[in-house]
Amino acid sequence: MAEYRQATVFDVAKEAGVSTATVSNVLNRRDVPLSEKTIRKVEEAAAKLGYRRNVMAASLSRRKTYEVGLLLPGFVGYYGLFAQQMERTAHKYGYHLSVFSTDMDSKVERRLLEKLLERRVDGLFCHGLAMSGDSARKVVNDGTPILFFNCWNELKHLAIGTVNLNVYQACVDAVVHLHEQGCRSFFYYGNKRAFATNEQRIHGFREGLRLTGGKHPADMIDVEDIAADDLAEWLAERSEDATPAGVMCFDDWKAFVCQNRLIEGGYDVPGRFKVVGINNEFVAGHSYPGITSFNVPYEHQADMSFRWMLTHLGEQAKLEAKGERPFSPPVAGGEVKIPLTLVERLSSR
DNA sequence: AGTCGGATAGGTAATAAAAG
DNA sequence: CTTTTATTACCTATCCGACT
Repeated sequence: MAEYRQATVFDVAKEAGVSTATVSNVLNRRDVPLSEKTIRKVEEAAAKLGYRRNVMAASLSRRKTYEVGLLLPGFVGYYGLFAQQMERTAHKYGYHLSVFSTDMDSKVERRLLEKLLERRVDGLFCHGLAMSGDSARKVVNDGTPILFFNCWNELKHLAIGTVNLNVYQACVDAVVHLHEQGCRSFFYYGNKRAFATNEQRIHGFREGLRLTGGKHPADMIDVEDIAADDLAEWLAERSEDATPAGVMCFDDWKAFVCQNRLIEGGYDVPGRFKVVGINNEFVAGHSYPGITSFNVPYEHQADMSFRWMLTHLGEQAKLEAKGERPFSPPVAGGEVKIPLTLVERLSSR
């Protein structure tokens, strides 16, 4: 009884009556000169045997895995959608992507990181909240390049680059937009557990207030400090009936909660309060009133991140040979800011 | 010049051999 | 018998030499 195993280049070579070197050349090195006859023979043999490339052996041979890791805090909302896009982008560039979520637990983070390094990933993409400084330093010292996204702390100096959503500017724009829509008092409904990403929003909120005159009443609340049940009353007490108040929320889910609570409390949205979220998630477009939000260009952010990484890995020549447009990375260690675009809906009109 | 193949590297685990 | 050391299997990509 023959043992069942997948066909190798050796089997294909025997079937086609050529050497393994020729098989390899036909299958993945079309730049070396080969006769049509040989190509046909090898392709027919490979098809007949159901040959499938062994990427482990290939990685061993070329000392490069064409695998990259993506480390996220979790999979909810933006994270999951970004992961989905990164998977597509990785495949587009001929890479395999391993995605892990740390759940903001440093023990989990270290274990998952070790798994990725065991697999000899060529590079790592890390969310600013998903990785500690010690881990980042260790990885970089071991020679695995890291690219951060949505990272606003000093860690980014360890990376080959940082690709950040410009949530700061989005928040500036949010306040300006609310002001243009007639709001004369402003609130930020934040989430301090999100650390730096929350800080960015606060800075943007303050800058927005400054740009709109700096005289309007403004306050901040945090989801940690106030029960949703009390939210509407809290906001009502601190704003006036005469002019609408603007509430800029940490994200669309916070905006969803906020808006529902206001309506539940008998306050008109957008008449009495105008609500803005961030990320333009499903809930923003499908609640009523629709929630004004900021759209995330996932594909752009993923593509920018990948191209930057590939350039660092010395792969840009191969890409340009395949007809990809040239890519010039920003200054080493620099930061790219990806703009978010305002999506106006009924909640702020 | 145009094609093709032999030999080898590459990192680890399983197996074999040798030493204790 | 136990522990250490040496060899081999795994499979592919690539360099360089050989052949027409």
